[in-house]
Amino acid sequence: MENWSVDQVCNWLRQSNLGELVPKFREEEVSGAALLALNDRMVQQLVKKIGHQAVLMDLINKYQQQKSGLESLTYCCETASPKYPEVISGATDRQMLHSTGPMEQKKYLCSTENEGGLIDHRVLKQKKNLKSFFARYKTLQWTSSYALPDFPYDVKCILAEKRCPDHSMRIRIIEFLQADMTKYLEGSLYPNSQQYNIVVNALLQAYPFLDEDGNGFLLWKRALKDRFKYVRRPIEDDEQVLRNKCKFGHRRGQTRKSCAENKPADVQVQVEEEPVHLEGSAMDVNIKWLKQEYMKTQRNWKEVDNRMNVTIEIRRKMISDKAPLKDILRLFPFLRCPYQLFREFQLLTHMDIYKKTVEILEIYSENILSLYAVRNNPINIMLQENLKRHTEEDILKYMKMTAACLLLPDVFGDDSSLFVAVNEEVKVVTPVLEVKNPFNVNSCEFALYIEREELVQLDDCTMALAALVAAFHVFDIPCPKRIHRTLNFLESLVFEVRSP
DNA sequence: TATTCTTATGCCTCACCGGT
DNA sequence: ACCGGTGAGGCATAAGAATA
Repeated sequence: MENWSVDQVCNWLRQSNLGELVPKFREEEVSGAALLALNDRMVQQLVKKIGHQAVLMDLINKYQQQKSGLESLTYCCETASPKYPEVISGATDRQMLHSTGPMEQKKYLCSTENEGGLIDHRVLKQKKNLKSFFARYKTLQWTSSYALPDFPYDVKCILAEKRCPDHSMRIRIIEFLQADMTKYLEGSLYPNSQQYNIVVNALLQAYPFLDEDGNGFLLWKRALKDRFKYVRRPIEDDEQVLRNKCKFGHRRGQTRKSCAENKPADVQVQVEEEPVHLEGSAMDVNIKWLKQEYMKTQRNWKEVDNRMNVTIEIRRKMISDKAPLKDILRLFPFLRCPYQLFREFQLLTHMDIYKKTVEILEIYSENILSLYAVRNNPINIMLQENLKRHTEEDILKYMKMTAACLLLPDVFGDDSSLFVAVNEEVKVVTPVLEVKNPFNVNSCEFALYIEREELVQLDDCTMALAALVAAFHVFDIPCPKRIHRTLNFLESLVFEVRSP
């Protein structure tokens, strides 16, 4: 970012949904270096809308945090760990730990990128060694060195005016403190009472007007605890949360109406864990093994294949019984891997969906792009602009295939929002692709969504298209009418119903 | 703009646990 | 046994988002 030209900054603004700011930034010749040097005052002069100011400051802060995270971790790794406590103290310590997030995430993204870019969030916990070291040190320092986080810009404005925040602003503050404490505690969602006290004290000392009626301490502490509770509530894969739910959540001898309703729910959870579809303990063992293997970073793929083969009947039964997708994925998380999704498709149809998709796009992309129906389509225009910037044949071919893939529904007069969401949020529940920056080789992202949840990230458009077609089959999801012709076309080629 | 739906919060009670 | 602290679930409701 430091070396960006004004044009690059403008592109970045557009990608960040801040396109409105481009003329002003161009006029003021804001380069990447200038962007990073902006302070609050400059931003206020440069950007009219408070919302845009907040977003911009947030993006810049995030970038700087990420950068400092990279630097401090590199530094840390280079210097001997035992020296660490002497090296850091107070704010430096805090900043350092604070910034481990993005770096750690980056490291984890790289190291767990397997089966074609799949990001397995469950392995995150196993990647915490360095973070844990910092966290232990942090916990030791907790009592003496907690400093309030740098609040988002809109919160800062309210606090600077010494105004008592309204409801939504209180929530923003609490939300931010909770996130900060969680980071501080290395992901733990159970601060102790002293830690709550320290944080609330720090808040009220810094902003005494937040304690307007003298009862602020208890209210803020309660709000913070409730926020943690709310965050913990839906968690199902954290040992400590589950242990506490078990310990406190189930009330013996409870007479309340709610309790009576609670008990069958508990039973149901158990049934889900050991579903009725399971026939015998052998299947149970296989499912357990698959779930455990999925948590690992180094997986035994041969054995995964074997065990997925022998459990296919259970999946088919669950799918035909219309079991919720999340239940199926909980038992068979490997269906989140592109390779396993394609394998499943192959087991069902004896067709190599990926290979077929590559062939289809290779054969048809030029034809699709030359059709009158898509000539003035924004995606085609975007493609033409991007083609000018590259000369390498492979990249040009890749871009054309990507564009052809994205334009397919338009070719058939279908509703493209049921097929792909380009640089926007997924809005439909049926399988759909989410694509970001499709023609930017370095920053393009492809993901398959079902029921508005990301199922799997994919390397490129071909893989994404294959995954989309496979998802309809594998999960037996009826094809929406308004995308019927496009999928029919693809399937007819995949199954070679008619010659291309 | 009014209404409906969803999400998140605040406060309550209950159960558990360690200290006295 | 009692007390204080804690976390969980429940429920009413505020706030925000989506829809007609």
